[in-house]
Formats: sequence, structure tokens, C-alpha cells
Amino acid sequence: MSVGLQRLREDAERLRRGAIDKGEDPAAVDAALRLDRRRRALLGESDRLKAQRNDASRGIGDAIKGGADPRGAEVAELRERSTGVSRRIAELERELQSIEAELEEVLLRIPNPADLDVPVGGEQANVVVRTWGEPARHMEDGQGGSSWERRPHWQVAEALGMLDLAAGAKVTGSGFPMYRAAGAALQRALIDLFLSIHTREHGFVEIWPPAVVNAASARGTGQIPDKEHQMYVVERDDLYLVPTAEVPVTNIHRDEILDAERLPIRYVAYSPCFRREAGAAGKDTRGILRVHQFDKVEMVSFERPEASGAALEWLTGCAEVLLQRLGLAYRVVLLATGEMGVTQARTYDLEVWAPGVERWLEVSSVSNFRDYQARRMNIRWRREPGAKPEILHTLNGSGLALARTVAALLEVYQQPDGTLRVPDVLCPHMGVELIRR
RNA sequence: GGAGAGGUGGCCGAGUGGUUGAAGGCGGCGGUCUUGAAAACCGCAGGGUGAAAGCCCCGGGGGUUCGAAUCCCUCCCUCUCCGCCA
Repeated sequence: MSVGLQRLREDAERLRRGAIDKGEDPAAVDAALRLDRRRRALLGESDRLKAQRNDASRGIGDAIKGGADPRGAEVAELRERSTGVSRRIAELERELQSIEAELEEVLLRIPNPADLDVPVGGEQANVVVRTWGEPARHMEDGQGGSSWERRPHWQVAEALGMLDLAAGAKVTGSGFPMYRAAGAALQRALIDLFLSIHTREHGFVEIWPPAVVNAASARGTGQIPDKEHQMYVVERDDLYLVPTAEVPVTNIHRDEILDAERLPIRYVAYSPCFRREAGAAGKDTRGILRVHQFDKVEMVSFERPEASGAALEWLTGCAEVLLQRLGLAYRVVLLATGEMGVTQARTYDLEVWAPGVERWLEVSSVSNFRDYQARRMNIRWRREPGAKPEILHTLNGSGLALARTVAALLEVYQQPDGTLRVPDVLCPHMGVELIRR
């Protein structure tokens, strides 16, 4: 269950409003309310009958122990009366089961309402919270009054032998980039850089997760049912290729009750990410801005509810550090309700400036899910030993997604002569300061 | 992939179809004792739902039965051996 029956009953209006603000259908809220009422009625009836049955069974046991003939008329009569009750229970149980299945299905479809201070609306309602660095110009001044034009990343990369999109298309299909030579090394260097900073400077515990998950995990983080069509499915084994490390990593603590002193728990994980990008055909077809497989370092945090708001700001900062070290200009955008996913309560996107294509590219999305995912995954914590378990809060954020970061790097660090300068932080990882043909 | 063993409370581990939501041990919490601690002794402690009574939960699902942790089916997982293999 994602929103919880308690909240459904007490706060239906907020849920309805939240769905509408996100551009989703609020009908699921009313359907859930209806099913919940029906369920409670059936449950009351069947519980009463079960109590009756339990008494009767106990009576039969006592009678036999008290010396009654198990095959005698007295016991047979008791047994017969109980049979009728059991049959009625079975009927109710069947109906209850179908109601509960329906209810669960409907609950999974109720969106997580955005925090109240999130701007309502579409893209125009997004708020640029802050910017960092000086966006590089597309046309750059050169020596002696000359000027040069920055090329898009795919041209830079292909010319330097760092990327072979044709090979990727041949081997797998379009949207599966083949990095080579310094391009491949750059991938490895970035992954290492990001993981190193997060583990050494930000205190994350490094995880190297499976790249394939089962349906329960995909449901836990909310990919199912909302984004099921965006995932690659291994049908034979009923498994899904991960669209982000968020899925395997957040599910680590599914069905657990964590002690207070363990919180917050903060993981950082590298994984390849697979996305079908269904419905995005024809968008960003050139280069590596929208691909079916990319690499990403993801931060995941499990927090006490009262700490999740501050944690979101902190996580955002952890991602920003990486862009600052790479010397890439970026802006932080607070997403408006209509731009958010159904599971998030508050989301910041980090957008990096790519002067070749002259666009801001989303390289990170940092979100507070509050209790929405945790309830689906049944992840709880205890304030103190012996206290009632409570649902905790989960957050995650990219730190960072590689493909678009690489695109920005290529476009920012290209030189007029066609070579590529390696950002200082990456030199130790790459072993060179300049990449040339 | 083949053969076998097993999945019970935070952990280990009993469990006969009938007050066993579950013995016992360890661990945990509280107390007595102690200058303090240890030891010893006493006591308290699972989760869900519900206003409560109650109902449900012994890997998941289904079945047999008046009644299932206990019997049957099925799926999943763990372990051991064999085969294959980075």
C-alpha cells in the first residue's frame, strides 16, 4: 500500500488535490474509499464468524478430552453446526480476497501528493533556485579577433575516437552507445571520481547492486505500476533490468524495522541504467542525450521523518559538489507539481549547461519521497527500544548520471584545435591532461 | 542442470492436529543485591488490524479438517554433494 488506509480515510481531499495537481486522475482515491468501506464491512462479519468457529472447535476438543465419543452423536452434532459457519466464512473470505486485491491495485495508483510549498503547474511553474558558474558561450572569441564555434558532443567525441554510435547500433540497437578509448576511460574515471567523493567526503556506504530486480522490488520503489512500460523485462525469469540503482538499493531494507541509532542510512551505488524511453521516439535522437542504457551513480537515504526535509537539501548539495569539481555551470530547479513523478513529494533537478547544443541538460534529480516508498516497501524504524514501529522516509538523487554529464564535458572542454582538455579533477583518473586523436 | 536436507519470535532451537502466539536458551529492557560492575535472582518484552472484544500472522500461495506451525499440493529461498562455468 502506498498511501495507507489511515491517510486515505482522514485525508482523501488532499490526495485528490495532489493527484489533480500532478495531472493525474483522482478517481483512484474515490474507488479506494469505496473498496475500503466494503472491505471493513466484510472483515467485521467474517471476524465475528471466525470467533464463533474458534469457540465451537475448542468446544469439540474439550468434549472429546472430557470423554465424549469422537464418533458419537453429540460430537457429530457439534461438528455439523460448525461446518455451516466454516462454509459461510469461506464465502466471505473469497469475496474479501477479491476486494483486497482490487483495493491494493487502486492504492498503488494514488499519487504521492507534492509538499504544500511546491509550485502548482507545468514547466513554466518550475523555479530556478540558484545557478553556479558561468555558462560557456556557443561562439567563443579566439586569438586576434577570430572566433570559433563549439561543436555538439557527438561530433567532438566521434572525431576523437571516444564514441562509436554506429557500432552500438549494430551490436545492440540505436540508443546503446559504444564508448571507446579515452571515451571508455572517461566513463570509468567519472564513476570512480563520483563514488570516491561520496564515500570519502560525504560518508556514504558504497553498494554495488544487482542490475536486475524482481517484481516486488520494482513495485516497492514505484516503477510498477506507473513506469512498467519504461523497463526492460526478462520475461522468462520474471525480472526487470534496473532503470536506476534506486530500485535495488532502496529495497535493501524492504520489510525491516530499523533501530533509531542506525538512521540515517546513506548508500551510494553505481549501476548501469536501462530505459526503454517508450513514447519518446524522435526526441533527442542525436548524440547521447537520451539513450536506452547509461551509467549512473545514485545516492539513497533512509531518514527519520522529521529529518527528511533537511536531508533533501543536503543530498542536493552532495550532487552539486561533483559539478563544481568538474567546473561545469549548472542550475538547481525546483520542479512544479506537473513536472514531478507520481511518487515524489519534492524534487530538485540539476541542469548543466551544454554550450554545443545550447541547452540545459538534466544530469541529476534529487527527491524526497517522504513515507510513500517506505510504506510500499514496509520499511519502518523504532524511535526507541520497545516503541511502536513507524514508517520512515526515503530519498534519493543522482550523483550523477553519466551520459549527459559527458556530453556537457565534451562541449565545454573542447578546444578550438579539436582536442579535449581533461578537467583537473579527472587527470589523476585519466592519466592524461589532453585527449587528442 | 541433477540428487538430498531444511525454512518457527532479534538470534539459536523445541513442537504431539485441539487455550502453542508458540517450551527452552542466548541476546535486550527494568528491578533486587553491589561503592560501581560482574555473577545470581525476580520481572517485562513480537507484528498487523480494530474504539474495544476479537480476528490474522510459524518462508509465499492453495487444499484437507469442526479445528493446521503440525497432514497434502505448489512456488520461493537457504545449505550439502555432483555436473557446468566467469
